[in-house]
Amino acid sequence: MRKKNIRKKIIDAAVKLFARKGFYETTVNDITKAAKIAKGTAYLYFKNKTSLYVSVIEGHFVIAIEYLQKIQKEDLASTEKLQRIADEWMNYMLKFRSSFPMFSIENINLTRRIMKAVKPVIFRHIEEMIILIAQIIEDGIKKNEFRKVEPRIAALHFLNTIRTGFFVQLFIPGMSMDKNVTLELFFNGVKKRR
Amino acid sequence: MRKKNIRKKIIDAAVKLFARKGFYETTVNDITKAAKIAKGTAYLYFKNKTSLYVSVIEGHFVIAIEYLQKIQKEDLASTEKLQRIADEWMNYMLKFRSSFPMFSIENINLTRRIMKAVKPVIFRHIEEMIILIAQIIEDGIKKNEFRKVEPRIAALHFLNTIRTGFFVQLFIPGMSMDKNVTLELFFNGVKKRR
Amino acid sequence: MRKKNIRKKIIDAAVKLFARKGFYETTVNDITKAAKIAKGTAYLYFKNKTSLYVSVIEGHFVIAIEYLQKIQKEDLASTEKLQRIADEWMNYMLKFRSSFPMFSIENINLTRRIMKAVKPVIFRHIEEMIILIAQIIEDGIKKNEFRKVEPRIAALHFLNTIRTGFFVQLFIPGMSMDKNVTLELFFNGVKKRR
Amino acid sequence: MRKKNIRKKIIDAAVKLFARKGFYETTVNDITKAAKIAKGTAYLYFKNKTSLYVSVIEGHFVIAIEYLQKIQKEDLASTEKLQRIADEWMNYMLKFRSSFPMFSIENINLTRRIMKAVKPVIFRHIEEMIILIAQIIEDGIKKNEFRKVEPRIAALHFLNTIRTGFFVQLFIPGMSMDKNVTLELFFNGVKKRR
DNA sequence: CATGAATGAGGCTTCATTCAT
DNA sequence: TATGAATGAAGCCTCATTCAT
Repeated sequence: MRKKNIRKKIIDAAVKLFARKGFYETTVNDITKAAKIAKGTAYLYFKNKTSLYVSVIEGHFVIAIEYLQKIQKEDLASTEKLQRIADEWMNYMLKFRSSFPMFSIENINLTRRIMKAVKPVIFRHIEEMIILIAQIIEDGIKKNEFRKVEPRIAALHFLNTIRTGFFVQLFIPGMSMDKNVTLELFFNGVKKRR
Repeated sequence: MRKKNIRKKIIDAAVKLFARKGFYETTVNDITKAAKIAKGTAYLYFKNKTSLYVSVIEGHFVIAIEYLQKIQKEDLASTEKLQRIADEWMNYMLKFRSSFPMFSIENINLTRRIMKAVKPVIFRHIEEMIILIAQIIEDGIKKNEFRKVEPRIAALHFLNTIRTGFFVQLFIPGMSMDKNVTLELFFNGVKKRR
Repeated sequence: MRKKNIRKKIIDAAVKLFARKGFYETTVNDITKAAKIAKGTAYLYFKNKTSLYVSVIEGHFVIAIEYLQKIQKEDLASTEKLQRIADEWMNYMLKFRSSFPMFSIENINLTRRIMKAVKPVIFRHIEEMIILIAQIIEDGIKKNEFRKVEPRIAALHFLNTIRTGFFVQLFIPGMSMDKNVTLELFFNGVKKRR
Repeated sequence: MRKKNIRKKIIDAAVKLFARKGFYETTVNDITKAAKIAKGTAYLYFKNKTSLYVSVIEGHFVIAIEYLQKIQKEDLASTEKLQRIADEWMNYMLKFRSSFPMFSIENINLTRRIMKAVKPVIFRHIEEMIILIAQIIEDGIKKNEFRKVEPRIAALHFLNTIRTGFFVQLFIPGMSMDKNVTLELFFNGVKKRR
């Protein structure tokens, strides 16, 4: 119990700091201070800074994937499912503001040393996510909701669309951060139907 | 003459290294060694590591925007224009491999300290890009090629779509890296037309 | 306990090195090696090299001023007081040999960057010293020991006289380093009495 | 002629900068820029930064000693001679403000590396100065102007007294910077004559 | 002679990690 | 287990000096 608690305290502090300042500018000191524990204690729960980072990232994915699985089981139209997923994640991103690279993969850019540890974990999860979303899309195709698109590519495209919605507020500030506007583009494309 | 050459050598080395290892894990030493110059020399051309980074990023944007402007002037359908832009940039990204954050904005994640220097420069350029693409889209709307979408949001969505195309090869390796597949999703969406 | 000890070890090493080699040629590395601690440890106790320097200087002033205050309280003729102060400080200077700029103000010469940190501290202490010595002199005037001189100027003159005594051994080596000879000049001047 | 000119330009620039910022914080770049010559040029006239510094210091001493010799020859009372010397040097110091360590010897503190080059030069000159002033004082003793003091110690004391006059303005700002007040202390001491 | 671009040694400082308590 | 003082590797940057033009 105790153990769980401290581990959680560390993760919670790390989430916020990594989100705000990124991996490199967040020091272990920052994290342990925010978690109100001693510096060395972090090393009782995590092998090193990188593995703590991986845990943090992984946490996000776990939550995301759990949500995906939950939605998956519900009895909804595929469009509705994707709509809900987008809603949920957009809100989540806003909560962990400052572009926390959750669905974003930009961590790829992190650097080799870190990536060696992060990549396998992240990749596995992203693939999981892609598969789950691809299933929803495939479902939608079967049910005649969607056109015959390549499900996995559409899934990736969906993930990036959520991202777009997030950046809208950054670069088009006037625009009310309406997720639906972006999502609508995902569903209907820009081309005129003839 | 000399001067121009060395500046270019530094930028060229920096582009590759920053792309491969990111800002933090690329050392000035790495860069100058790759550029085959002395460490101090870099500081004759750039105030510090950050400003070198900004220059590198900016260079990409300048090239990108120049291409945009060139395409803009040509006498082509908007769809065709976007198609060409996507082609060009996808190839460019492949050349500078490993997800160099060109159109990607992920630099936002860099961290505050760096961002203070990078943000103003990047933001200006991203806005320029959005405006130029939004014009193409607006054009397409007028010419009845596109639906009545919000041009700037669609522009951002377009940029992210290119990114998607790029990630396809990372996460869906079997998939022939056919840009058109992803782009087609951008144009036509996933929904069935009724 | 630990903490106090290391701080002292650092200061002690720094005193010797700064005295011998001055601020610029003493490296933090030198100091930590002399103190037999790791380089980084110094930064747990001092914000940076300059603040360590300030602490060292300040330490000397604190000792000097404490001595002044102690003498001040004693029941002695002003001449005797000044005599003792001169004795004490001369010995102290000899102990910290090589012209450590203790009473000397030469630090003024240090340079702007450093001085920004050192000046406020040093100035305050020098002023304190001048005031304390000026009081002794004023006392001496009241008690008819001294002529009616401007006490603060005489105080400064006194401080410089001690310095002179110190330099005697450097430039007039034959001369037995008799503090009294110089001090006698301070008391009686060079002019013949008529 | 040309050569002389450039050498002079360098020295002139160096004097000002060394006086203001000290040896370490004055860069060769600073000096050559102030002298409006190329960086490398300085090395055609001076072996290195240290030897330039020595030349600058030496320049001051040469001027000082020339003045001493000139005064020496004049037909004046010793008191008057010392008075004039003090006047001249005080003005000189004010001109080269910020406590340029001219008569001051504080350079002793400079550091070993530098001192190896500076010491012999400085010492020789300081000794010259002491001898010349000691002669004046000896003269004064013979002519019954001065008491029977040790001339060389009095000479050193005299040099330090000038310094005192200079610091008066730094630490006792209200005090009109009257050199005579301090000098009077040198002549008459502080003790009451009985 | 003069230039100033280039060099690279070396300094200060940060910070992930360890370890004695 | 928990602590946090101590470590020391490694990074950024400056600047005296050199050398090709």
